[in-house]
Amino acid sequence: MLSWISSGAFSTQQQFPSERDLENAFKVSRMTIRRALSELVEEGYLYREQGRGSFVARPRLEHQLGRLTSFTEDMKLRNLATDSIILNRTVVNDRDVAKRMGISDEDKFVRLDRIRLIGDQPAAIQATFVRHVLAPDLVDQELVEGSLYRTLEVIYGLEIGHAEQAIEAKPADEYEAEMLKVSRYSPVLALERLTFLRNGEPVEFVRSTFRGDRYRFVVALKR
Amino acid sequence: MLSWISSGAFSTQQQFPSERDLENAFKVSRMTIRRALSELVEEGYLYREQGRGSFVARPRLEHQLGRLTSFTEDMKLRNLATDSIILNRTVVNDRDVAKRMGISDEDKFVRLDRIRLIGDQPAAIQATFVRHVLAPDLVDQELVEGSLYRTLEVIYGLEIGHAEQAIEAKPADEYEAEMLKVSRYSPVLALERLTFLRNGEPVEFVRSTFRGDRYRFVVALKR
DNA sequence: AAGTGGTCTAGACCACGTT
DNA sequence: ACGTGGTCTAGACCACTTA
Repeated sequence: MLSWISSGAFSTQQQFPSERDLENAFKVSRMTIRRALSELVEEGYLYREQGRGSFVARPRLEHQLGRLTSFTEDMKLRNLATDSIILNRTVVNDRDVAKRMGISDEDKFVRLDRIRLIGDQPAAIQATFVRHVLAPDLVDQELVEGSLYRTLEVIYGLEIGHAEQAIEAKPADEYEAEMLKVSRYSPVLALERLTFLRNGEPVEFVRSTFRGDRYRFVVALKR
Repeated sequence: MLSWISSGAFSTQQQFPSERDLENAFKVSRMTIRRALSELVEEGYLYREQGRGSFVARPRLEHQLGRLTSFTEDMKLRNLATDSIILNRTVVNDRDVAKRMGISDEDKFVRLDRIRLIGDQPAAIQATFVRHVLAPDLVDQELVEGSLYRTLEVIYGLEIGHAEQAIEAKPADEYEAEMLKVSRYSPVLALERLTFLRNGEPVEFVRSTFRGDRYRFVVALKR
């Protein structure tokens, strides 16, 4: 509603109209103005100082703040051509993954093994485990826009909420070396991600291995 | 104000009192209730569905959502004893770093070289560049609680806003190998972080190298 | 139809910075 | 003293879900 003002011509470096001014200018109540301004602050376009006023922040970030994106979406953001080879789709049990999710050993997963390409070079291998109850026929489902997340959202109506992600550096093992076409022991990024629905239920666990020289993780943080 | 309700005894798995109920129960207006609820949603304790109600989410996260913490603060969170050896404090020019910050080549930095210990083992080496104009006598300033961020906040009144952080895996070079006591070419995490004040001005640039086997990055993301 | 969350209004008082 | 953002009130109407 108000976002236009800042995105557009207003990009000076300094003072922004006061809330009372905007209230008059836009003929809406002050609470509404404040909600809109809060969003702009949240997105990093403005900052406010009590008693002084609101100011336009210096423009920022190639990346959104602590935002969860899939590999596909991430690459699209950076305008990199991406492709993905599906090695396997199976329904499996996995005690390890079940434990990580805090669910029963009996629960099945749809396991998806993929190689991720940037351009036509392998950049990562990924093993994804989606809870079978939540996406029953995922094994033979075409992926929406090639993206698992989009598929979960569009086909299964699952609302993805948040994730916890851990990253570490380790030497490539034999399998990884072969798949990524790097020499053994060369540094790779090992990523584990546990994804939850909006209600806090776990949906997905991903184990990925990225080539150290082809991929870097960028993340925005706020204090 | 309201946070007690959820943090405390209310931790069932389901329905939360409606906004109208809470309004009566707490004798505050609905807008106030809604603001409080929004915070709880933001923090991941609740989720809401229009037309259905508010619900208690399954508890989450060892880590805060996309939060910026320093090494010291981070380790304190995880209850790990940490120490830090300061190798060097100098005032320098650095074209590279200046460029990354988008400021003039002429601007000086306070450069701080440190080795970070977990327990008594080296876990990382860090070179930190703080803009000299913003923290003039930082070179001979005692660090508040051993933390640079706390020092910037408390001594210099700088309000840290956000950061962009990139992580990649690479083989240790000769210097890193020696300092971290690992063999050459063993995998390490290279981290670069650019930190900004609330108004968007850059303050700090950090280049860190972490031992791959001693440190893993955990981050929470939301969709 | 009734109950839920989502949005908005038109005021009020407070805390803080600047003058 | 004045202008700023921060918080709150007591209502209203809308969109959506469930029965």
